[in-house]
Amino acid sequence: MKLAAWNVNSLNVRLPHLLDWLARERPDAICLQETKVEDKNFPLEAIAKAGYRAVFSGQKTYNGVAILARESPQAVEEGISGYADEPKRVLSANVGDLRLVSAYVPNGQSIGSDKYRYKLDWLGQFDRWLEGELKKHPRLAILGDFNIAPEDRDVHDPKAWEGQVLVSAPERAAFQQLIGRGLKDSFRLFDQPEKSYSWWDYRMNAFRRNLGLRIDHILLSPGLAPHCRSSSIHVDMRKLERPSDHAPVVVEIDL
DNA sequence: ATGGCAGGAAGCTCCTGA
Repeated sequence: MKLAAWNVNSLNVRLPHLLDWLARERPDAICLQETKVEDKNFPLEAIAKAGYRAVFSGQKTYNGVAILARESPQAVEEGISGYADEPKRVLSANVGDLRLVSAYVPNGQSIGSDKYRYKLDWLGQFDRWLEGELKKHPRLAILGDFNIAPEDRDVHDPKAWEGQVLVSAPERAAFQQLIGRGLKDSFRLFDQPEKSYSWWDYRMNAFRRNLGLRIDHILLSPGLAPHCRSSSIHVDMRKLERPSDHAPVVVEIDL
C-alpha cells in the first residue's frame, strides 16, 4: 500500500498537479487538506477519470479535507466525535484493511491568540477522540497537516523559530501526546536527509533557500508501523509553476 | 524592519495561512 498526505492549498488551483501526480505515483490512497471547495463543487469527475473514488468534507474559502482511493472508501466519518468543531478539518474512512484519517490541524496564528488556544484545545479533543479510534481500528493512519514541527531538526532555523507558533513547547507536547499513544512518525522510522521539510513560505524565496518546516506527517498505529517500508517527501512538487506551499508526504506499507 | 506571497470572496481591499 502506498499512502500520501498533501495540503493542496486549493484543490481547484492544484487539480492539474494532483492529477499528474496520481498518474505518475499511483498511490492507493491520498489524504488532502485545505481543499477550500464546497462539496457541491468537488471535482469528482476529473478524479474518477484518474481512477480514484473520493470522499470529502469541504467548505468555501478555508479548510476542507478529502480522501481519494483506488477502492471505494467505506464507513466514512466527518469530524471529531463529541466535539462540535465548525471548520472541516477531519475525515476518516476505511480503505481496504486500513483506517485512514485525513487531518488539518489548526494553524494557531500566534502564541497567546484565540486561535492558538483553539489549536491546543483542538489537539486535546483530537487526542481524546483518537484514543477510542485506535481501540476500534488497530490499523490506523493519520495523514495530514499537523501544523507542528515536532523537533528542532524539523526547522530550518530553530533559533529564529524558538517559541513561535508551529514550534512552541505546548504544541510539541500535544504532538508527543499522540506519540505516547504508540503512534509513530513514519518519516523518522528511516534515515533521512538533513534539512528535510514539507512546507516553505511563498515569500522571500524560501523554497529556493530551503527555509522550510516539516509540519506534514503520516502517523502510524502500533499495528501498522512495523509494516512501513519507506517514508519520503516529494519535494519536487514544490518546484512546479503555481505550486502548493506544501509538498506531498508518502509512505509505503507492506501488507 | 512584521515586510515579503498566494488563494478566495468581494469588488479594486481584506482576511487567513504558516
